[in-house]
Amino acid sequence: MAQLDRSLIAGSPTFAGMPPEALDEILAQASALRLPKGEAAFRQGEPAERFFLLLHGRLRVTRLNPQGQQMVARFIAPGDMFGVAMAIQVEAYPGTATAAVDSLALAWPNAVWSALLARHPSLAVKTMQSLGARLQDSQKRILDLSTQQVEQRIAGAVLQLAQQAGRKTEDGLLIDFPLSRQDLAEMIGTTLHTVSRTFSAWEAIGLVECGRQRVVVRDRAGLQKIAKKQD
Amino acid sequence: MAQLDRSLIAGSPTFAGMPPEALDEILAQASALRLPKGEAAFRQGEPAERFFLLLHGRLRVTRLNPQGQQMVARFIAPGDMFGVAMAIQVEAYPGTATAAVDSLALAWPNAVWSALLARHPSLAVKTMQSLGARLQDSQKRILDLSTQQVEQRIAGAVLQLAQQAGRKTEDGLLIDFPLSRQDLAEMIGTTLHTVSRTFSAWEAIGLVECGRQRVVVRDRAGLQKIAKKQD
DNA sequence: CGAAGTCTTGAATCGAATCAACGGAAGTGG
DNA sequence: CCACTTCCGTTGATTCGATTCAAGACTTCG
Repeated sequence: MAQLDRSLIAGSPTFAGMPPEALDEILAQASALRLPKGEAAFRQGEPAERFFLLLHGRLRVTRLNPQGQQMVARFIAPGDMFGVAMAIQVEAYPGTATAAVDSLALAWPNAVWSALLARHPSLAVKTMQSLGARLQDSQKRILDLSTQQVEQRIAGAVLQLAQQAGRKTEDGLLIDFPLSRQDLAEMIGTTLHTVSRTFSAWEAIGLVECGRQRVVVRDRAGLQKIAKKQD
Repeated sequence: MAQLDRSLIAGSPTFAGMPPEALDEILAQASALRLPKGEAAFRQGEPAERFFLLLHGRLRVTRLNPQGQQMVARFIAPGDMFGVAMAIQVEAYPGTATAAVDSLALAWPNAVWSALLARHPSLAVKTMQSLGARLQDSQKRILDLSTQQVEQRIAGAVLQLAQQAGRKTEDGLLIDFPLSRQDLAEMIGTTLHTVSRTFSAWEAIGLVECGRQRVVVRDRAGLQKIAKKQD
């Protein structure tokens, strides 16, 4: 296997602040996982035997309900841990993680998790905090789904994505990975048709600029106004 | 202050398995908090200065969005920790916890949290797991809100409440605390009118029996069928 | 008893889903 | 390089579930 440098994981909040020897030891147990666009790191329902850290690229996590309808649970950015089923005591992955672009991850067998927890108590605290952040985010999504109209939710989702994956361009803030109307629809619980119509309207008044799997935020303040509107 | 027995907290999963001396020490730093029905343990936005364990009763946690619309985030049962803002690194309580019935809780100042974490590493693991469970639950709610119809969501919520707070009676499974149509509506993102209509229909076919702030599940299998229906 | 809180039910309205058809871009393979 | 297929997006017409509006009944409580 290729040589892995400890700088790969030192930058992740989960491992930040650990002594170099510990990082090297952790790295020694990892294997690299190349994920070409469209490939899955794991699939919903599979026994959860490994956990991961994304080094490069972007993953989309989806969930299917028993009736076969799908939603997008979140996007994973470089530095994020994912598939940490051990931490939440589930035996099967609750969703499917697919590469939205060519990606690179590290993978550890689950057994490593317990050993790490025992050896590095700070890991539990860090994981707790990251779960807390995700919980906060989920609660906010629930509140939005319960109380906001579709247009407001689209605006909120676009703003959030722009914040977490925005790249400054001459035209505005480009969401830096392929994002289809369908993806967005599944993030906020609507249909691609409604997203498409909304984008057409927004484009006409200069709020965004968009194309095939591509979104550029041109007027952030304008979108924020929509996201918060109450009528 | 009244004498607190260690059995009060030993039953909570968070503290299970700790040595008796540790329990006594933890208890020594707690203060008891009586919450008559309708009173709040804390309110959304308040600086989070304490964390809690519910001993007896039931609390309803609500959230307001910036536009003033409210939702019910969860119900807290005896043995649950709540208001653990420290664990998720927020400075203000993200919701309001109100007693749905006369309740009794223990409260600790936040400073105790860090000390406990340092002294008892298992606490971080337990908290991590409980956050994980809540995260799972939130994700499921998001999936339901995104993909299920209102009637299915009502059925799901009623079944969940019956499971976590059901008391067997001659007529069926009574949800053991006052639960208004409005509460249910705010749990699943609909209006009290729709909940009321749905209950009327269900009552007519013998699925449930209900009255003022009162719900009895008579036909669990029937409700499950509705919750899972795809048409 | 009056007042506030809770629930029910009808009628009208509306937002968004569904149904449907088509246009265009990207990838595939000869 | 071009024909072919597949995927993604747009837009109109229609339908439908659920909200909103409205009025009244019942319960509980001070």
